[in-house]
Amino acid sequence: MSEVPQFSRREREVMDIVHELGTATSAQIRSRMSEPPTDSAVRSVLRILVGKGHLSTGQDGVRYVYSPIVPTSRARRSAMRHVVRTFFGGSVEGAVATLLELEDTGLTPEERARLRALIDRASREGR
Amino acid sequence: MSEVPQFSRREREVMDIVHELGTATSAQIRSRMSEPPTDSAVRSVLRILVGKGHLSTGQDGVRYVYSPIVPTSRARRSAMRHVVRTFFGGSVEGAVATLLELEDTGLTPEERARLRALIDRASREGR
DNA sequence: GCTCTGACGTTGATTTTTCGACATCCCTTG
DNA sequence: CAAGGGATGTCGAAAAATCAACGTCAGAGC
Repeated sequence: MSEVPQFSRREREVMDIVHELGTATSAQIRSRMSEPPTDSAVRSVLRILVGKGHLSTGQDGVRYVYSPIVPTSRARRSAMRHVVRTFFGGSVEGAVATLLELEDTGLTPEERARLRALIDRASREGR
Repeated sequence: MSEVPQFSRREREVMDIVHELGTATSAQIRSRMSEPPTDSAVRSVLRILVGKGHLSTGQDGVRYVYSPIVPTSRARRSAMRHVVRTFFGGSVEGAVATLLELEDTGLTPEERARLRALIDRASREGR
């Protein structure tokens, strides 16, 4: 059914950038790529991704803007699941622990409170 | 300085599998690849990864076993950071929230307790 | 010794990816 | 209208990745 998309190196790089920005122009994407190729090369990849159904195009004035077809909310979960399985042996606790130990978590007291609530809710709902 | 490795599609797939297993033989890796190519094709990729310094080889009896050069503990953090930036706008809270809302978090009461402690400590040290 | 089998490397062909020169289109401005 | 500039698509070449046929080597069992 849902074939896991098999992105090439550049395709993945572009997809990540688009997910990060939500919506992006060719120039924005290019400026964030590592060792940026020509502008036309970037748009070649973009057209391929549109063709494969991974990106959609919209108009923003004169320019095209590209956005992900799979909503970020879904891509998030999928990315997280993959990381948890690959690097944490499926342990959600391990993943959360690593997150909290990243240098610049920048957690505010409010966020901390919300996280506690989330943990409580997760336990109440039997997860 | 730390050059982000630019893995090709198959290279990434293999690296992920090796990280997941910790240590793996060519056959193990092949059996987990999507649309597995020939055995010799798999070992071609492996040799490339060894050459690039991403995998190391060891002997396990007759066979070779491959393991990651970058320790998983480090690769974890790096992968997490990437996901947080790409899909959560850098928000650790958002990432934790998604983790806790995955269907099968399988969190035990003990794990929840430890997570609470972690949150407290993170906020204390992160000010 | 001889063969069989499994593990591995070499090599070169095929396919995919990556890329940019160039043409086209559209808008703006003179 | 004509010229200029930016944004995009076409096309084919160059580079990289992917792959497997084949050859070598070592051990097991006969």
